[in-house]
Amino acid sequence: MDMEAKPMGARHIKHGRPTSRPASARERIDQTAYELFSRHGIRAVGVDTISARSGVAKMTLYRHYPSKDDLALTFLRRREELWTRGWLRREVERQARTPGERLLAVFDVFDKWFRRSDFEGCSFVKVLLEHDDRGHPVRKAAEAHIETVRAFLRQLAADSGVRDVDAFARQLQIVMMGSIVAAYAGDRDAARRAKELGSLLLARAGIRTGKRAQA
Amino acid sequence: MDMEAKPMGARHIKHGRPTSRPASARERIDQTAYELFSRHGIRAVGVDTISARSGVAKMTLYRHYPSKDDLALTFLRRREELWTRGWLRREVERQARTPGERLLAVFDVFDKWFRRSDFEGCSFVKVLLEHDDRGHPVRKAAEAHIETVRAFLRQLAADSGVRDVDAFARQLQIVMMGSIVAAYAGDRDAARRAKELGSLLLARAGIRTGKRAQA
DNA sequence: TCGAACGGAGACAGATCTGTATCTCTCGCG
DNA sequence: CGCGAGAGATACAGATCTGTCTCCGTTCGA
Repeated sequence: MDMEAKPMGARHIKHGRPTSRPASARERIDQTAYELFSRHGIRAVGVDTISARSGVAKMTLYRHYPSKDDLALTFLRRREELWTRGWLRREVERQARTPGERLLAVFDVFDKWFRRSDFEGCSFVKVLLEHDDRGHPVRKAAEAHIETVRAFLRQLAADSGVRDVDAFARQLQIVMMGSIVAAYAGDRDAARRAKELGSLLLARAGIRTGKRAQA
Repeated sequence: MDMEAKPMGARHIKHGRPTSRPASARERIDQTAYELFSRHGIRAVGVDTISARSGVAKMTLYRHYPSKDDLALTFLRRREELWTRGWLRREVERQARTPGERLLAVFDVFDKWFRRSDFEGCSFVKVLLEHDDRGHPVRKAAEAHIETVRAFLRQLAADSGVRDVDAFARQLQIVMMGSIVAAYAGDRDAARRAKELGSLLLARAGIRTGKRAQA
């Protein structure tokens, strides 16, 4: 797959002030694992590749993480922190004020995501689908992170005065996940189509978006 | 993963008439590959496992298929024949008469599917997500098969008098794929929730289902 | 009855995978 | 100064992966 070599370590600051420290081995591992796992999935990326790309010796890696699965779990936690909390949630809350508007703003944020040239799909869904064993801790973690996203939707739904909050959130998440797969399959306009579905859902629940329920 | 051994060949009819022939090596390969690939994905199943489970020697397998990718392509074709054509399409057309009813019947069929104890998700989506290289023939084949499912939806939509047939089919497919992922993540009622979304979509398009647009 | 085609069995090559063991260097800190 | 912790480099074990090679048995039609 041509992703060995090119270590990202070894960039010790030669002189200058320590504005950015050399980055500890653990940080370099986490960062590299995040990049490779989110782009290629977990099964497709070997520990050797992570070691080579991060510039961290394999033994050092195994001193920090007892197994690749542990590294995968850490990756999923990082994904939740960077993607769910630091990006999706933040962007949605930045772009819209009322809970109703925010429920639809999800798809505007998705639209920008889908059009990125480095769009790599949803890691939670990817990891979920690549583990068929229902009891595997990595799969259960992926399910838990999907549930965390849904909790965010539930909160917005509750603030909007929706009756059955859980059912509403689950339906909106079906549309979200479906649009991600559609975008991955090549439909660049998947977010726009999904937003229409979201509008129908909001209209039926009687939520005011303040924007004159557009198509 | 504990799936070696137990060959399914070697069941030559001892006496009796040739009501069912010994099953050629190629058929046994295809059948076994179908079972294992659809349950576990392509990456997770090795050629050795297929050889052992089918009772076909590995060399015989490679005489029929020059590479594992070719076997994967054949698997996807078989999946389209058995799943898309022989199951989804057949069941939908059996359960409902008018095109409008059939568009919704998709989710009744999905409901039975999701509740099966051996529900293994959608192979097309699984295979799509496990290949990050957009140019890989297996990934492109998976996309093509997803497109075939959408063609079926387009046909039903056209027969229902929908205005923008392609947009409608794409939106319905977003709901379908989203519900499959939700079911895979543990939501047993994903099909019922998806059917409500479908109803909203049909109602907006002005399609009569004859069944008094239920929730 | 002979021979070609099909297919089974098993070893093998070479790559890659997870995980371990060993040796060395460097750096911070008492 | 000296020491111990952290980390790099490297080789290795053992499993598994795709794909190849050789030998042999069976079957079936000319």
